[in-house]
Amino acid sequence: MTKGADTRDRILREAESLAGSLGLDGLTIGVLARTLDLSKSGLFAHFGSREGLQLAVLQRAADRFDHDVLFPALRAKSGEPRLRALCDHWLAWERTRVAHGGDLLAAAAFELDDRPGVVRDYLVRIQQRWLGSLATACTIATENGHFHHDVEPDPWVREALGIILAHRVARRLLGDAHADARAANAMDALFARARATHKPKKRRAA
Amino acid sequence: MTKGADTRDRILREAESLAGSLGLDGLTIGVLARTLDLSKSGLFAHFGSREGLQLAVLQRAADRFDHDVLFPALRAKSGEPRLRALCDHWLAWERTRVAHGGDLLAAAAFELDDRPGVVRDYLVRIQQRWLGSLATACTIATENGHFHHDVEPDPWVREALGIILAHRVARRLLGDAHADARAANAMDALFARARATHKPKKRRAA
DNA sequence: GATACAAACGAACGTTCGTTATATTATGAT
DNA sequence: ATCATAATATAACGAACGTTCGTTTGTATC
Repeated sequence: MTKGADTRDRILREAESLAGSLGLDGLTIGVLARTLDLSKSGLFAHFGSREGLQLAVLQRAADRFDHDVLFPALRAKSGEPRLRALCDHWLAWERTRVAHGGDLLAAAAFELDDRPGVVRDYLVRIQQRWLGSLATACTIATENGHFHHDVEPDPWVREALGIILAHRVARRLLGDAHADARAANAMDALFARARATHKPKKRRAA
Repeated sequence: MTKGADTRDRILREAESLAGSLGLDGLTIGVLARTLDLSKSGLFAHFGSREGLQLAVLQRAADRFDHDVLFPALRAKSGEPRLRALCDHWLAWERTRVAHGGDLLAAAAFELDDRPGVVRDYLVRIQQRWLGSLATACTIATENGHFHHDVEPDPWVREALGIILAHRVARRLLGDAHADARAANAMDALFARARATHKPKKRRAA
């Protein structure tokens, strides 16, 4: 009972790190088994299919994200403080992932773009839920008066997403040593700008 | 002489689109050959190795990027107009790619993060050259007085990169129909902000 | 100690991968 | 028309892929 769940966890831990750098598609049962000193078939039995494995890995990553990012931040006062906590924890998550292995969720967002299936569907749900949480927090921040009333949540959230994604490219692909500080600064500026009163800007159709 | 180069081009055209949605790693010689009604070995002979194929695909994408984005924009007056042209063409490129197949260069940036080799090295050079061009244009814009003098080129460019990357996720993964307009708005705002005089912001260490 | 079930194994399946010889066909120069 | 060479094809290679099978090992319960 406990033994099986134990190795299943060992597998998923390794799988998450492996998939972080090679992508969910690069994650292979054979390599994973060899890394863990397991037989392919023994490992396979835990998930029933490769798709099952990918799904489990994604699920684990999402759970850990909730645990490390979402839940702790929910303890902050709603409005701007909570939004700030969400973004800070998000950035910290991304930063530590990026340092070794790579953020599986971000990588999968680019990888599964175009590949229909349950795995992609699950990822979409995860990401939409997360971005939705951010948007909600942002809305509250504007209603509270923490943010200027004309701050639009969805574009605001998209900017935050941009900071995270650009950070990954800068850090991992381009090897920018200042990437962490740059991302933190960008996040600061994003918040500062939302608080300040700003002049009306021209805006295109919806 | 011309016949070979011709099919080589046919191959690369298809390969670029295929790699756009499946990634450079998902691009497979067998599938590519079958799609083009060629033999695996016949196709293979054009590139000598899989790595050679990947490199050629990347090179073609980079050439087309220069042709469609960089060169046309260089005809704009230096300073803000040129930077604006660069970003507009960039966004247009990303938008059309994203609509069918997906932008290979952006996808590769996430895919090859962690996989050392000539292909990655080449991609890094491409991206650094491009981002460097943007930074230069931005610097000139501040020197010209088009942009406020305290606009920092590198963070500015990184914001632009964030807009592009976030657009792809929004459009392709999340299926946001307004993604194009949102990205355009974000780009407008980025420029507007650089032009305006703004109050000093707290800033962390470099 | 026998029984029952969970967990992991080794071996093999058919397929696809990238790659290599070897052969055939098309093209262009003489 | 001949002949070299470029371009493509056929056939096969070893390795790795995901998956299935029958079996063995481990671990509890009676």
